[in-house]
Amino acid sequence: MASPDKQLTDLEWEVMNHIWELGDKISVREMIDAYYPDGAKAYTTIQTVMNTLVDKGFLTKEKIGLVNFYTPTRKREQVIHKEMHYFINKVFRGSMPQFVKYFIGEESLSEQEITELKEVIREKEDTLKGENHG
Amino acid sequence: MASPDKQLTDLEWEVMNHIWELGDKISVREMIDAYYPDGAKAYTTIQTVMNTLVDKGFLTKEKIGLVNFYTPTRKREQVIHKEMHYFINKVFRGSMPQFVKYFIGEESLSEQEITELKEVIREKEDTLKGENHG
DNA sequence: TCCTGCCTCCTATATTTATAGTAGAACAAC
DNA sequence: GTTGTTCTACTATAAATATAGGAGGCAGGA
Repeated sequence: MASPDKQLTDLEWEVMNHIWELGDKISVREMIDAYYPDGAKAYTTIQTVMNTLVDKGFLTKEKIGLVNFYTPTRKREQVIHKEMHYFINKVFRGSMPQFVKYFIGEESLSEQEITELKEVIREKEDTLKGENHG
Repeated sequence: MASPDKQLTDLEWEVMNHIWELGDKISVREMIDAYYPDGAKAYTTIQTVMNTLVDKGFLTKEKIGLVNFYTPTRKREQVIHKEMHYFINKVFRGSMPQFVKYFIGEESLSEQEITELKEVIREKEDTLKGENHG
């Protein structure tokens, strides 16, 4: 029995990403149709995963008529934030600076990615300046 | 039986980080003395983990006299690189830009940190240019 | 030479994960 | 009102994980 507030597994992440994309009140059927129409996963597999996510507290389940509809309880950003820190704890023993340094320095970024990175930083800077000035 | 080239689990990461720090040819005893002197983990637990890491191909085991000494087969950076991409695949569906965007955008970076970030990127760019021209 | 301590190797167990099958309820259709 | 469809709820299984115990080997000291 999955207890609340546990880590998400790979497949659970996959499903959560799907449901965040699809929106609220999604049924297993809708999930399957949207993401596994070719039967890559059995209906009951996805169903099981979604119910596990309810147990873990990431989804709520609401029965409308005969069918269960699932809704996320947390924002994606919130969950990512936690996962990111979990990751950094595991791999970098909690050192965020080491993480950033590694990421930029050691990671083999393409020129394309570097360009995008610079762009994002520029936006971020603008945002910060905007906040400071008004 | 752990097959080669699999993901590292949390505990395996912990042990790998320890051994990268301690250096080559580390025995279970040395690991325990350095990191679990208070018996937080049983000797055999660490031993099992280290042998699993041999099975997975992250360590080699060399018996000197009666005792096994373990040595990493891969550089930390290399393993981190793979793990990072695995993470990005899982959480951001493989979108590095989305990852960066999230990271820069949501994570509360100070102006100071952003400046440093820009500096590292500038250096990185220079390195790339150097490589391309030489 | 026999005991003691340390170490390896093998084995064990509970839990989690990925994956899916089956039974049964209910509705829709004829 | 019997039949088929669709969904839920429950159950099942193999693999992986975290954790550790026990048997037995060897080395060094009494």
